[in-house]
Amino acid sequence: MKEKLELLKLLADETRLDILNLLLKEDSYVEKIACELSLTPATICYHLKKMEAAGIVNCSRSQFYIIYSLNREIFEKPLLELIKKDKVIIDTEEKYKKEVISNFFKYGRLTQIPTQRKKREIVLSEILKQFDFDRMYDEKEVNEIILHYHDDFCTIRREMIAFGMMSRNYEKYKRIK
Amino acid sequence: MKEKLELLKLLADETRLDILNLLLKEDSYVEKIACELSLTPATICYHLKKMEAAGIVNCSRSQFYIIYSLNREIFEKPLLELIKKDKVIIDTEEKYKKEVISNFFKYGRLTQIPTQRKKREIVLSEILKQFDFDRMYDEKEVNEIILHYHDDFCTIRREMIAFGMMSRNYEKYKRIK
DNA sequence: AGAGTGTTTTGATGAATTTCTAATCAGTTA
DNA sequence: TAACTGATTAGAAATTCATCAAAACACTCT
Repeated sequence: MKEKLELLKLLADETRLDILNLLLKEDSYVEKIACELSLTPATICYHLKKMEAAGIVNCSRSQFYIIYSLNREIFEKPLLELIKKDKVIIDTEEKYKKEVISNFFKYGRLTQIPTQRKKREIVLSEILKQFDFDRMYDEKEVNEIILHYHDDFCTIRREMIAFGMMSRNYEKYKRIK
Repeated sequence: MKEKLELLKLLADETRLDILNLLLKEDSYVEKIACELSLTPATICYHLKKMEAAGIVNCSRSQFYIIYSLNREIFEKPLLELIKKDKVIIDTEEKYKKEVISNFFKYGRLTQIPTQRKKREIVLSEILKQFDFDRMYDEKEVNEIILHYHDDFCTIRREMIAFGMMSRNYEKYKRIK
């Protein structure tokens, strides 16, 4: 993954693109490229070394010169492959939660309160994140926050208490899980 | 051409790649993305606006939110297409010169002195570039510079004078064209 | 070994860019 | 219209990175 970002960074520079375009036509060497691009050999060397380390170009000595050539395979991939993150292995529990959340929320709103207890707990936990641990809320506040996600704040508020996520004392609510 | 470089620059940033990967899964909006990536909305907005200007993403309002979505076509092209410079139309004379030079030089050395007068002139002009206008060279210096390109420096030196590229006065040489 | 060439490294400089905080803007809904 | 919420902009701090000059290095050929 990290390499993909590195590759993109290397390609996102005008000078390096110029160099690659020269190498696209024919293999070449530091001084020649420097001359053609009106830059110093030190600069060209700097770029070529970077690209070599990333496997974009290869080099080999020939007489006085060190001839650089393109590693053309790299450029055949479609762009999508370069931006797509490799899947990370998440443990299945975590994955299931994400799945449920993604199914029941749309544009940040809860589309429906799940009937299955397990799923309901996941969805409620998600809303619960909006509450801080170390303060008290009065009912009006609780309702307003929940309203952000769903119109039926009564059911959700009640269920949160049923699941032991919230406690209620003297009309005041507090997050406890 | 400029746009290709811009596109690559935009893709070469970790945060933007993260954003794109989220959008790859589903359309989203500033606050949600900010939350998922643990960055401020200002930062996400900054990136999305940049990408929108480049046509990578589109946006439209929906209720409270401004929903951003991917412009997926962009990512289907192979990478090569992004790095390759569009051909510039060079006038044919210029093109012919490049052709001749590329034919007669190999690794910066002149492989053979062209017999055709026209081609010889082009090749000599190329070597001539190594001489400054505003200074005198003694013969030894001239020979050394030419030797860089070809062993028969005598012929080349003589021809340069014949073509009116160099002048000789009292054993001193000077570039005049 | 030593002269001559092309290549690479080092250190400094300056430009570009990401990120944040704070303030402002722009829709939505009561 | 007023109050709310999310989006955007402005300004500042910090980082990254390309470039060059000069010195050091590596190879070739006498």
